[in-house]
This record gives sequence, structure tokens and C-alpha cells, in this order.
Amino acid sequence: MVKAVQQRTLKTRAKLLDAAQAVISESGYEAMRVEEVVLRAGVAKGTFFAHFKDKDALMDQLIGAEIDRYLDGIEALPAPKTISEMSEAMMPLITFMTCERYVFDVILRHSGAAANADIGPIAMTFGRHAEVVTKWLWDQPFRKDIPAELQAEGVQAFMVQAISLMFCSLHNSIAPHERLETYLTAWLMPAT
Amino acid sequence: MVKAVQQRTLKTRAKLLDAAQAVISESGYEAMRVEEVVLRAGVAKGTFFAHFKDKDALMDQLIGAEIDRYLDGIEALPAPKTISEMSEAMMPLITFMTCERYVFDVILRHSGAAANADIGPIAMTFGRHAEVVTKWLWDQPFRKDIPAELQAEGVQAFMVQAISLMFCSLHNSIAPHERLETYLTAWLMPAT
DNA sequence: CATCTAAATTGACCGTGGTCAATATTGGAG
DNA sequence: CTCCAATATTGACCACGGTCAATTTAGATG
Repeated sequence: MVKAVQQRTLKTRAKLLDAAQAVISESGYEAMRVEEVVLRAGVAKGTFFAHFKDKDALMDQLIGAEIDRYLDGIEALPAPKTISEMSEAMMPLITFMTCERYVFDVILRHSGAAANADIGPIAMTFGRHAEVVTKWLWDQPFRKDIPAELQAEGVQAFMVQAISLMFCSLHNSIAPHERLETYLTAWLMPAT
Repeated sequence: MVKAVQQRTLKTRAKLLDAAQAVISESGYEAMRVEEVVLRAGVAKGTFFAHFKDKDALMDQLIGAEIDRYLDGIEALPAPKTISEMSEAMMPLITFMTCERYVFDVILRHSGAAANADIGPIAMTFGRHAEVVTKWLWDQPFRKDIPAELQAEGVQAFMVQAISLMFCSLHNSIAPHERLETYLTAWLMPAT
């Protein structure tokens, strides 16, 4: 017989998530230490790893949840009619993704999928983001020679590229917003 | 007076690099342990960190050197005349970049520039790669509405995207070569 | 209620990257 | 050659993520 999940399991997990969120609110993602989290949650270190495969898995969950919140905001917006509007709509999400170098690294690591083949929260948000962009492109005056899904993949590729260059000392003179617009214009409205 | 770099400094660094390369040849990049390297080099652990800021800096150097070797090969090639040829020309490099998930992660982390603002070997190779691609695009029958430099940036963005999806369980059914061709065709030869 | 098993929790322990005050070595100046 | 200061090396030590055998607890069953 398979026993149901015990009550305390949910409680402990919630305590861990709350503690982690508290630490992050105070000191940022990079500063989060597993020891600090279990201390605040009032559990042993081993318990942490009984609930999360590793520290990265917790980050995946927390950052994924945050991205989802931004996607909620993006989805509530009307479909952008211009490249500029599209870029602007994506900026709050991009701002979060770049709040810390560490956060961006975690996102990149999980954006495809974990090496171990199962899709985590962040990977899910990339799927969702592609869907949102695809919907945007449905009835817009952009290029029609390639499917909207492919266009959306390109939008993601350029979003990542624009963010990467934000952290690059050679290229951080241009505003991210402008760079993204340049990319998206060239990608979505080619003038050949 | 500034004293010149001592002889032993060069010797020790060479010993460390050789030892690291040997470990990697035997067991791969991810399996490399600093302790193993200093053991083989016959120096103390502290010496390692006197020569390299951290383990990542050594990886940056070794992987950057390897990428440079592939770029040498790419530069020796005649400029590709079709998307297919271009994709093919980039495949050896891509194959190396994806030889280990860990290697790709290191490359991504360093592709822009280190957080601490100085450009490392891998970041340099990305600059060089962009130059090579820009030269390729100079006299090709691709789009002319945007500068070659911007096209080259896009080629890099799509290369990274194609590689990322190779590690993604949802998308690894399509051959990388084909995916990259699809991206590059849509990017370099829009048919609007 | 007492019993029993699967599930959850514990914390001592480990592996490995990284630090730093103490020590040893180099190589130029006198 | 001797002296000396700049430079390189050392290794004990720390930080922190992660493991696992032992222990405790939940909650179903009779």
C-alpha cells in the first residue's frame, strides 16, 4: 500500500521555501546558503536534501516561480503592435533575469533542461514564454515567410544574447532595450 | 624597481597546465580536480591559486585555447557560399563545445566576460568568431539590409540557441546541424 | 489502544574549492 | 660573495554543498 504524503512533509517543505525566500529577500540569491536556510527553517541539513535534489533545484523552483509571475504580467498585456512595444513588454522580465549575474547563470543552466532529462520550473517558463511570443506574432505585421514558432525561438535567442552582452564589459555601453530592439527588428522585420 | 617574472614562475605554470591537460585527456573536463592537478604537478594547493584566480580561470584558459585551435581550422577554410556550408564549417567547433555539458556551461559563463570586467580567453574567442563570420558574410548572397557585424552577432546567438537545445530533452530529436541551418536560413536569407 | 512499516528526519561526516600567515627562494645591488 | 626585499611556495585551515546509516515519527490496520 502506498501511504499518502504526510502532513509534515508539506509543512517542512513550506518552512524551507519560506526560509530560503527570506534569506534571498534580505541578501540576494547568490548569498543564499543551505546552512542558513535550514537554520531558519529549524530542520537538519539532511532534511533539505531530502526535499530538494540539490541547491540548484531549489533555485530552479524559486527563480522559476518568479519568472512565472512576470509572465503573468506579460500575458495580461495586449499584444504589442510594434517591435518597440514588444521589447518594452519584455523588459521587466529581463530586468529580473539580470538582477544578479548568478541568477542569469542559473537560468541559463536550466533554460534547456537539466542534464538529467527532466524538465524543471525554469525550463517550463521558457516554453511558456515561447508560447506567449508566438501568440503575439499571430496577427502582427511582421515577416510571414517562417512560422511564428520559429520566430518565437529567435526572439528567445536574441533575448539571451542581449542579456549576455549586458554582463560583458566590452558591450555594456548600449542600453539593453535598444540592443534588443535592433535584434528584433532585424529578425522580425527584414527588409531584403 | 619592478623585478622581472622569475624563471620558476613560468616553469610552475607550465607544470600546472600540463598536469591539468593530462587529467582532462584521461578523464574529461568535469572530472578535473584541483587536488589531482597539484599532485601531478608536484606543487602545493596554494600554488595553484597563486597562478589562477580560481578553478574556473584555468578552465577558461584551457577551453579558450582549444576553441582557438578550432577557429584556426575554420579560418583556414574558404568562405562558405551557402548556409549549409556555413553550418558545416561550424560543426567541429560546436561538437567540441558540446563534448560535455560542463564545458558548455563554462563557455556560457565566460562568453560575455567575467563578472569582474576583464576579458578572458573564451570571451576573446567569441570576439574572434564574430570577426571570422563577419568576413564570411562580406561577399555572400545573403541579406544586405543590415550590417555584417549584426548578422554575425545573430549567427552566434543562434549557435548558442542550437547548442542549448541539444541538451534539452524536449528538443534533442532534431539533428543540431539541421536546426542550425533552419535558424541561419531564416536569419541570413529572409524571404519576405 | 497497541503494533508495525513506510516515510521523514537527523547530524556526524566527507569532498573539494579556496584562503592566508608563515616560510623559502630568487636575483639584483653594493 | 653577502645582503635584502620582492616574489613564489607551502600546507594547515576554513566554507559550504552534499551523503548516508541510524533514529524518530506518521498513520494505517486489526
